[in-house]
Amino acid sequence: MPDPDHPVAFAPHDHTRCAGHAMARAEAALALQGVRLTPVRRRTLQILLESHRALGAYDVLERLASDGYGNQPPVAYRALDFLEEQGLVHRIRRLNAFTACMHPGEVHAPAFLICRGCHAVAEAPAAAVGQALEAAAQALHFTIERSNIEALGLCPACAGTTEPMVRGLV
Amino acid sequence: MPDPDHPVAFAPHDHTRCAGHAMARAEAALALQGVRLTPVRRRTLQILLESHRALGAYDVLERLASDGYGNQPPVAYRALDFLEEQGLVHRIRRLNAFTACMHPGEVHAPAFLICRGCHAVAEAPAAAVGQALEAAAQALHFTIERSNIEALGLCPACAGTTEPMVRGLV
DNA sequence: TGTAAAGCGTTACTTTATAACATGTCAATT
DNA sequence: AATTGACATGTTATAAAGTAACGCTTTACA
Repeated sequence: MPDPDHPVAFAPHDHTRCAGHAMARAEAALALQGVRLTPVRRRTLQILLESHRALGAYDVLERLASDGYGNQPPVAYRALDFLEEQGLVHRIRRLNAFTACMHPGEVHAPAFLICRGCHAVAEAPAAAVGQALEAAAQALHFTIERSNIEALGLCPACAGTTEPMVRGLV
Repeated sequence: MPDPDHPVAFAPHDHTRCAGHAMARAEAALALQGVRLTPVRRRTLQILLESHRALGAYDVLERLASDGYGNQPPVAYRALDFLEEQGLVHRIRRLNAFTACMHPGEVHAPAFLICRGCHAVAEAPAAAVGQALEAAAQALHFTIERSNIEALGLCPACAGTTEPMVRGLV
């Protein structure tokens, strides 16, 4: 039973609702922290919420600039870094890119599944992965502070076709 | 019971033996594949084997250049990319850097533990992590081709001191 | 020994990211 | 309402990381 507020990136869903829900949760999370969702930050988050893909800082910057915000790299990096610190955006290291968090405000240990066909990025629930990683670290008496777990491969749609389904997927 | 051929990066060990073993295994693995360990490639691997740290491509390049090899970025990237394809070097995406594989020729699903104190990088056995990740992907019908699992934190030595123990650790 | 493939060195360039500083905005206090 | 101090934004400039493309050299092997 799919939860309309937490759809999987790879599966068709009401994306307007999906993005709206994420934005609402993000606003709530920021208010709770007593930090400000300024226009640049809000717009940055909106841009990332438009699709289940990861965007490079310069892609975001281009969008921001065309909306009348500053057009120098720090403008984008500052907004992205802020949102990442607040847990509203995840950095996909493999892609040097950023993607909106689909579970803002919730405790979660995400693993990212990156489709090399359509470039969709799904945030998979990965509590078990996190626990296994924690166990592996403990065996070496290592204290984990932050971690990134990413997998590259093919989403269900792209695995089934010769040509990847780049178009149409939010 | 510590295995002298597979020491943990964080623990003191006979590093000459550790590196020598890794180089020998690497040579065997390459011979098996019928590919060539040219002087630049060999030297690149040696450089990475000198310490349990990750080096940026430009750090490696500097070393190669001072040894009389070419001093342009592609020289380092080609050697590093080759070694990574052959499974002799791992790329640490969080650091934009490369580290020598400690288990060349063996099937292994490594997780990398990166100490932010001394910058040591340990390759933790993580079969369970890999399995959990595979399970999380299967739940979304995603096919994993490659993955990277990295954790940032403190190694046992650095966790126990105010000042990180940067010096002396191989 | 000719030749095709692989490797190396170089030039030039693109992409990604940050340091540093000036300007502007906001909200809490006098 | 004016002051102030912290936070946020815009800008210049530069650093760091990574790649495309070309020509020469070496190697494997027919």
